[in-house]
Amino acid sequence: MSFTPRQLNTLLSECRIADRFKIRRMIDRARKDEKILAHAAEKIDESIQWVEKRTNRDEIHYPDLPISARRDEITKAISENQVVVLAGETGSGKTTQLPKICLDLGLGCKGLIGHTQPRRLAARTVASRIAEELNTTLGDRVGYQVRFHDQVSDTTQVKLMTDGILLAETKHDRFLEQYEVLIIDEAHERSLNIDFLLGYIKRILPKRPDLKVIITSATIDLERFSKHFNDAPIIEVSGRTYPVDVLYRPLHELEGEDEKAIDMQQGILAAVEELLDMERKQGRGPQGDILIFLPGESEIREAADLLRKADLKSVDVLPLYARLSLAEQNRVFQRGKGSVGTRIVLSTNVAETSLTVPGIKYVIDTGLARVSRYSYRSKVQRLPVEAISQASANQRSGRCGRVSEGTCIRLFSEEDFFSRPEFTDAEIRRTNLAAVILQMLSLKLGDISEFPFVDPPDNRYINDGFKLLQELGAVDSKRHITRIGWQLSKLPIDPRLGRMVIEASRNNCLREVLIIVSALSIQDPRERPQDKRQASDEKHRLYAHEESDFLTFVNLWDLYEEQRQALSQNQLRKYCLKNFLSYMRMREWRDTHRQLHIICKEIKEQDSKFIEREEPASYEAVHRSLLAGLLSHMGFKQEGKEYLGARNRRFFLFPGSIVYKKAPKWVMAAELVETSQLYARCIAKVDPVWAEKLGPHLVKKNYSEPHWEKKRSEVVATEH
DNA sequence: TGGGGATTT
Repeated sequence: MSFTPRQLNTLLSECRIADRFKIRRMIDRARKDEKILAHAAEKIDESIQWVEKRTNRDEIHYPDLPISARRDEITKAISENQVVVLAGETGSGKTTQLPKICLDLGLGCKGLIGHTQPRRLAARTVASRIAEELNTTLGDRVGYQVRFHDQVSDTTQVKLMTDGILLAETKHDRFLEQYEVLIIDEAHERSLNIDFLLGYIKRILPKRPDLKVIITSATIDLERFSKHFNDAPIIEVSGRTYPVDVLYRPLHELEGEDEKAIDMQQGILAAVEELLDMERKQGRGPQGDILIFLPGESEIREAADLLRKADLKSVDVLPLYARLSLAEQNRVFQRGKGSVGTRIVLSTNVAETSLTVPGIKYVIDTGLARVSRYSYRSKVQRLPVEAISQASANQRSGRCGRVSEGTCIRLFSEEDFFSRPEFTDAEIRRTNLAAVILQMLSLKLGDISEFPFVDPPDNRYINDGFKLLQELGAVDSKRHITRIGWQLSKLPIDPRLGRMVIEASRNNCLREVLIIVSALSIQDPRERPQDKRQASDEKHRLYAHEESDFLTFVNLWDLYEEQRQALSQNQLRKYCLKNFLSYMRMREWRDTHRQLHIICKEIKEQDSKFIEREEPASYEAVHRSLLAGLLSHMGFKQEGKEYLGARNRRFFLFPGSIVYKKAPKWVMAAELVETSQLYARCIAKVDPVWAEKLGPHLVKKNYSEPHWEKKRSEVVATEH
């Protein structure tokens, strides 16, 4: 049998999307060579079989959810438009039912239905819920991929993943041809990943007319998404929620002429009493639990003390924040057998997005949150306590309307509420952009100021990001990516950390630095429960290094490896418990380390200077390598506890560090974050000469590089 | 003497 190129080309539309380009090129190049055309025909046949194998005609059932009633309308919008914006609050069923609606449309055969979530846990749980509703096992028709876990097979039609995974895939699948549909969920969270993806997708749409995109969001700033995608239609689905009564109880009360201020803590207590009173008057007994939003750990602790001391009958006070151990967090999610009264959960922003506290009937909102903001002027990351946006306050109050009618007390006035910004600033507007810029350079996305971001970052932030990349040697003075830059872009870690790895390969201390860098890119595995601070500190001191928080990580790693090889998994868990270590985070540390190790081997194959040796390295070799990523985080001791750093920054050592007591003359820090003061966290004693040795190729070229004048023995920052 | 929350080829 022989085929004409034209016959073959018409068959292409039946093929798997990811195969089409390759086969089309084969046909074009074949001209009339029958052998090649026959080969192309074979490939087409294989591809069509792949599609048919996935075509499933099982009837899909929809549970009774608000979105199910709107199925026809949604189906129509998806078939008629390339991009659809779907808004719906929690309980609308959008996350679980949308992929099923796509399947019903016959999508998911010629390519995957890709569905992104901001968090790994969500990707996994959503995947198993959809698999269950489709009566299939996880990894078959419905799969998921998150960092370290891949449960996707040849038969997978719906793939749940974190948005970070999809972003990473753009590196080897430029036009995301694996996918027939992309669902970007929780777009309103506007994380760096989501904003980058929304820009990237907008760019590839003209080249992928067969791709369907659905942006889903809470009912927040919908027109913005619609406008970004050429006025894509918006469909709003109601959530299954109950009305929430919002009461304003400002801390500043006007009494005649005088303004009387109440302390936030007293305001919280008064609000709790008001809610409990209300229940008592209704005489129906406890109706549900109270969730209180506060900005941080210290405020939570203070409020917890106050509420426990107050004479409240049968209440259970439970703090909730991310640094809490799993056991402590579980108290919030599992109601103990003996508990009968009202639970009062005191929480940071974790409960606004990442976690759902069950059984909440009342919310008390201080209207405050700690927000990370990077200042391009002082080149410092800050964590100020700020008034939250209207959208954020509404998200918080929405947390009490999920089981029945709820009541939310806001500890600020209605006037205050309406004077606040409508939406929370997107992360891209308040963060250092070095990592984003490096990714864009390695993807060859062209001029960053031309990239179609939903919220384009300020030019000053872009310039500042380039400056850091220059300091790291990742770009040259013309802003072109260097060899180091290419290597950094392969490492899934912060560019500063990546720079340490590259330097370490040249200083023969990759073993130590890989351990350190993987520790720095996860959450600290050491636990410090509030009621066992002394006990945990004692255990943590066992492997502490007196001059370096970094080498403390290496000591812990070595100690743990010994235990891990000697003990069973169960014994290892007990070991963690006894030594105040988080078993999960220790595993995360090892997984990260393994991943980085594999990538280093790949880099080594292309770079003969990249050396890996197993002998223990010296203090100097390790810290010189770390310093390559932390040049602007050095400091020289001043009077008292103060240090002078680059750009005349004055900072203090974080008191939790072992190095704090020694207070060495010269230090470097993994992080400088301004809270009540500018604190250096994760620190080590260094010799300033190391920076000079490292410096020559960096120091002179750079804008604000600190250099060290020995005679004056002080840090001088230069600006050209 | 003290710091919100996520994520990655």
